[in-house]
Amino acid sequence: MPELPEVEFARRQLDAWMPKKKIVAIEVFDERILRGASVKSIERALVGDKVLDVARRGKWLRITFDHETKLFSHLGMSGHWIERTADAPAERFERVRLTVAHGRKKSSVRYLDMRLFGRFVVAQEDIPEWSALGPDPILDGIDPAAFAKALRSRKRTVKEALLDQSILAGVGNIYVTEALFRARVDPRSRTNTLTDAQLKAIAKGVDASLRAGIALTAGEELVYLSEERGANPFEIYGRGGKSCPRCKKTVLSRIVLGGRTTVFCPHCQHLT
DNA sequence: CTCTATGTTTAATT
DNA sequence: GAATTAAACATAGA
Repeated sequence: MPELPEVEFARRQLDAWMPKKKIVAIEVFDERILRGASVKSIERALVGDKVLDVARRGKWLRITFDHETKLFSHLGMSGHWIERTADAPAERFERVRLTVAHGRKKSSVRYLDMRLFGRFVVAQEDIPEWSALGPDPILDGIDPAAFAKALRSRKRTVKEALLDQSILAGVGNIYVTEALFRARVDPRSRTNTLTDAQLKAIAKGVDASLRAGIALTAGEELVYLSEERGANPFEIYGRGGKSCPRCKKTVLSRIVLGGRTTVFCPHCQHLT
């Protein structure tokens, strides 16, 4: 599920389900999600506390409680949140359940994660993983000067740089593919060779592809990554070997960059 | 059996 | 130090 648009979708869900409610129970069905922290410590920190708000930065979620406690949630590759009645049967891949109450009314907010790459951290302060994030393109926008400086400081491929969460927070493999297609920049281009016009186009492409992703997820359950997914809604992600939707005549290339499958149009996207 | 998958961290190598 | 690459985590589906 989770790049910035999908995590934003999760944030909106949690924001509808949790604020002003009190945590009355926490169940952890697979402790590996805690990465060594104990269930007891988390119970002690959160049970009885009231949810104040739910924030997102990049791909991280942060639920803030009264008494200054914070619960951080990263969805990894397959994490997502659902709401059920308090007594509904356990779901497949359910890893954590927060039972919340508003007066006498109870409900459960559940974290599901097939692959268990996600994680939970409870802390009193913002954790380093959260604080080290670069600007969030939707929350902060992309400052041209800072973006140019961050990219040109090293000479990785532009694809790898955009996947670096300290440069921009929230972009992952789907949206970097989409953004570079929109910007007409070859993902193999080195960051130190990009022109000002290309940097501007990349920033615009990131913003546009993320906003398109958020629009896709708005209101409805995600269709494209759920079990009964519909048609691929992306311009070129997942379309390697098919013809380019822009120039029509070129076959989209599929290579590996930074360990990730990368699709691009060798005709429309220029290598610098 | 093989290969792939929205992410991140860590080790090894150059 | 930086850059690069591979492996690791865990599980399913094609």
